[in-house]
Amino acid sequence: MARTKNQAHRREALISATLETVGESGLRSLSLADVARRAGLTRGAILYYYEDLDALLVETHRAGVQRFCDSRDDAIAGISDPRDQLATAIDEGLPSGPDDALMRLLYEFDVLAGTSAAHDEMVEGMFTRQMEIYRRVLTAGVASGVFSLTMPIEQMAMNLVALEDAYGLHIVAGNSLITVEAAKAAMRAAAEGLGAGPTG
Amino acid sequence: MARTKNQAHRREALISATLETVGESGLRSLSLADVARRAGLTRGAILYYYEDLDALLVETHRAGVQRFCDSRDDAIAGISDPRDQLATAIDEGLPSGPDDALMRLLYEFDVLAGTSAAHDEMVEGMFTRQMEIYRRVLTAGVASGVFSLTMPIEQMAMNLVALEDAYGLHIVAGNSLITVEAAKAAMRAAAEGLGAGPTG
Amino acid sequence: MARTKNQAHRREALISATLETVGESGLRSLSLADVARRAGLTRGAILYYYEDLDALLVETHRAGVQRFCDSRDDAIAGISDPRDQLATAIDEGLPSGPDDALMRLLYEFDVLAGTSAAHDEMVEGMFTRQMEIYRRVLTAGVASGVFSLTMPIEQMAMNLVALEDAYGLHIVAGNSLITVEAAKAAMRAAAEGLGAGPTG
Amino acid sequence: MARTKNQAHRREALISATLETVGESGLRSLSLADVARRAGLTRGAILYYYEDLDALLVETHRAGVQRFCDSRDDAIAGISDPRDQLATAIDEGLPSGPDDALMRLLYEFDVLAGTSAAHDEMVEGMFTRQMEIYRRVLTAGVASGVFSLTMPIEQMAMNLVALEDAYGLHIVAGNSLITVEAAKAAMRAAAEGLGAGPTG
DNA sequence: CATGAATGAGCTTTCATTCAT
DNA sequence: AATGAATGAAAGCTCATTCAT
Repeated sequence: MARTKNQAHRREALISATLETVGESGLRSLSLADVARRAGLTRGAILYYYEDLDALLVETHRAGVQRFCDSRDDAIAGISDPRDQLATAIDEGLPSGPDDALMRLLYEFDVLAGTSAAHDEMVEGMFTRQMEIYRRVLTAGVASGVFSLTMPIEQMAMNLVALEDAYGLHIVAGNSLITVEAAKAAMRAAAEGLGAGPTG
Repeated sequence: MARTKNQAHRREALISATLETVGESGLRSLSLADVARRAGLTRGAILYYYEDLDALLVETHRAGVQRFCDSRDDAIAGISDPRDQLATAIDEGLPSGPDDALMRLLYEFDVLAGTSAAHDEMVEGMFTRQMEIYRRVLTAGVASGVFSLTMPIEQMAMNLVALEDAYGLHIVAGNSLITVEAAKAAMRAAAEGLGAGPTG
Repeated sequence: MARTKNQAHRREALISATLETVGESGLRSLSLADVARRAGLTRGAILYYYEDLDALLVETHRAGVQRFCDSRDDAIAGISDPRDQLATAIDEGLPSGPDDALMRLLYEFDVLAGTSAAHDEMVEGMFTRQMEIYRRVLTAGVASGVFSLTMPIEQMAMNLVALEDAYGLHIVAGNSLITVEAAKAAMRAAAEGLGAGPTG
Repeated sequence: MARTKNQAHRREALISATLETVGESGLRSLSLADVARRAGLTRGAILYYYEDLDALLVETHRAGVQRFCDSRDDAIAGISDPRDQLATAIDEGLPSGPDDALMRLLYEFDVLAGTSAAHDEMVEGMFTRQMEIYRRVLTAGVASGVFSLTMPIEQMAMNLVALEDAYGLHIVAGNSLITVEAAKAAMRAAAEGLGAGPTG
């Protein structure tokens, strides 16, 4: 039991180290040595816990998606008005800034995908969870009559996810022409314009 | 003069080779050797023309942006109705499919780009040109009265660029949950819903 | 005593695991981890019982030689006619086929020898036991008058061992030009031609 | 041309270095670094000339077989009497001693060879050339009436190759119970006893 | 203008080994 | 008696880069 706990602990620590490292130097140049250094271990030790650098990356991504989506789910769960839910979903779905390590990992990972079936699955897993959130909020809003969408819920959800992804990516990539605030405002305006806002 | 011409010729050939290579195997694993092989030259020869693999990549990106944006400009230039212009802008702004080498390079580059100032500049350069296109079309539509937007032109353009980027990325990354057609439809629905469509 | 018994038991199990592993993947790539996996133990546990991977290998070889030679001794012990004894010695001395794990270990080991005095000793130990068998059979045949050799018994035995070794090696190495049957036939023909066969 | 010559020269040098290294420390522990050190180059340089450590090994084996078999062919070509040819074939077919680097490589390679098709082919290639030599000599002897074999030429040749292989292996492996001289004597005795010797 | 040769840093991965528990 | 944790050396290999020609 103590063993298992330690294992889990170490694995978490490694995931954190990976996250931090990617946040700092990017996914492309990520190396075992980098992660090891930050975790205060040797390369060998990492490979004791993970079969592969890839395996570590996959777990880190999984953990990242979970952390990202769960925290948003939680944030929304405490809100009753769909309009407030939507505002929160938008706010929580964007990176906090160019240094948001978690979001950076998530987005860089997505782009690097296509290399393997496992990767594709992961990317689609994240997409699916993003869709779910908006779908749920929109459905609630339509049901309660506060939203009257100009397009099917599914399409609307997809558009919101797309906006979220693009703005998230630009922010994380350091595009200085897009600020977090501007992105949020644009998403809110879009949502409202498409019928998911305070109805007259 | 002959020298210069040959130089230019070779450089173009190298850019083409780079583009093709990235289209085939992705940016992440791009190596001098790959490009050299495809160009029928040696690694050394590439470094004769370009300081660096990075330099070649930068030029290739520049050329890619130009090709992408110019061709869209051209497509729109021949159209008079802003509504048709917008439809064309949307259609031309998305990859033709997962194998669209040009778009793949553009998007992978944006995300993977090192964090050098030069890279940032390039990414922003592409963003600026994308903005310009939508800004121009929207401005024309508003001026002629066929569009009545629910938000400022600038914000609207940004949202369209964002949708374009996200869908483009998903398509290029091989996300099987998003088809080119679905992306186009979603973008058109969004544009229309936000006031950039056939006005009643 | 119970301890000792368990020890012996475990050691035998490890030897068996080693034998099986070598039979499957060859000696060259043998690793502690492979053996441990097959034995259902950890690497550490093996090193508890054996100083070294090498030590385990040595014991496995010793056990292999014993098993190989003892079984041949037994087979011959039940036969009275030296001609039949010789035929049996030949038959039992060759691998059953390319997948004969025991013989594979024995031969691969021999080739890898020369690394240490211990190795040399082992190889010679096997050679000595092979010699003994043929020497005994030949001596009996000469004594009883059924063999009339064209050369000294010692030289004849050595030649038979050599033939056995070479054919065994070729078979185990997967040489498709030599079948087990062809090898047996050739050895029998040689024995006979050299005077160790049915005398006219 | 100069280029090509240099290439060939370097490759030969690398093969020699490989041969020497194997002769000294065995095939099992052969590493790029060892060969590089002996050749006075870096590991990278070797990989410039050979795709792979394996590729270098394959070429070295090929060169070794050629050198071994060609020199024996040459030795025999100058002899007219089949009995002398056979004696020479036997003498030339055995290692000069435990330190015969070429023979050591050849034999270790045969046994240790991975189980790839390429390896199998090589091993069989050597076997085939060994067979040819004895087949040719025996055929000549039978034709001229100086040999009257007790078995088919093919079987006889195979037996001689087997003896050669086994004695070669034992010598190279450092088996102190078998000397080069004893091996030669035993092979000659066997050949003679089987009808390939001075006929009465 | 371009090549062929060679380097050397860096990478992932394998593995025997050590050691506290 | 045996494990789990961690190390560290060494391996093969990739690759951008340098340089004489």
